[in-house]
Amino acid sequence: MASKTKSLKSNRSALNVTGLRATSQRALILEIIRHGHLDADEIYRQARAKQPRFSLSTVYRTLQVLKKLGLVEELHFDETHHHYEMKPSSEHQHLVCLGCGKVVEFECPLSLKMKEDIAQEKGFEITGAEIRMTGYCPKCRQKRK
Amino acid sequence: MASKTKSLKSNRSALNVTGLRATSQRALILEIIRHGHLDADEIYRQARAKQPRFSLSTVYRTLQVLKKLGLVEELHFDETHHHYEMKPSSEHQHLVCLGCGKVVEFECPLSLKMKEDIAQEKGFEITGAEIRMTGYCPKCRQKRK
DNA sequence: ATATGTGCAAATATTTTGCATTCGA
DNA sequence: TCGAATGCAAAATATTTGCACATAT
Repeated sequence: MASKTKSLKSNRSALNVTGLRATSQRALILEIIRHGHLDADEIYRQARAKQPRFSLSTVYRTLQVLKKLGLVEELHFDETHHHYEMKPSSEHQHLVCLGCGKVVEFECPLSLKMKEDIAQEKGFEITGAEIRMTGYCPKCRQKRK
Repeated sequence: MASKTKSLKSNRSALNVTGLRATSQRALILEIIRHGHLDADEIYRQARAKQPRFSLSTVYRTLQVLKKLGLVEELHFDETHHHYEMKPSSEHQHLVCLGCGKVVEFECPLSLKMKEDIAQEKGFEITGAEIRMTGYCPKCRQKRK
């Protein structure tokens, strides 16, 4: 719990740096998304477990704000809603199992070269690249046989 | 219009091959998505222009079916809804301009190697790779200066 | 003190489903 | 004919917004 307190504090100072008001709600959301690729509803449930009056609007509004600041990244899996994660210090991509839904992260050294190639070819300034692969994990491959 | 008729017919035979019933609605949807990355609502509006009683449920149901058959691909841009396109014969990826929303397609020769690398590394059977880059097109880069 | 942020409820947007009817094979 | 597909309306799911109140600076 000492560590919990500490990370809440560091979340608050992260917020201060951005010029945003460091509310308990924002600190809590930062704390929650530290732990994986969550969707809005999951974040909402975890937040309510700590602060019962936490509202879903706040979840969405906060995610928007944090996304704009670049602290949080919005992911688009094969579903009708979004997932969010902390902007990773080391860039990584996602591999989704179509059998069990598990999401695996992977490094993609090729993506840098890819971005350069495309920037060159199309005259764009590239700000981001999201790669989403789909397939079947070792377990589900077995089951499908 | 001769060509229109012809492509409707070819859509129907594409459907016949799959074992699905070749309804006018399905042929029309195939015809419509020939022309770009459209979302469900846009497809719906274009369909209704031709057949006023076309229903939105049919759009969604048909897209699901065609997706399952592999005739249509579902894309995930930075929005709360999906886009669809004909499964391209030559694989391509998407580059979205954050300024004007324009979507540019590009070839990605590296993606094959990427898939192989990841399959190897994670033990997955890879069925697809969707790459979405974001940035600013030449015009919007100017405006931002 | 005051502008920013939150909670709540209601609105909007997107997608899915049940069921009676229609239509293609 | 008859099972598959459609239209319509209603439900389910996801996200946004207006406004009164609370809170960080």
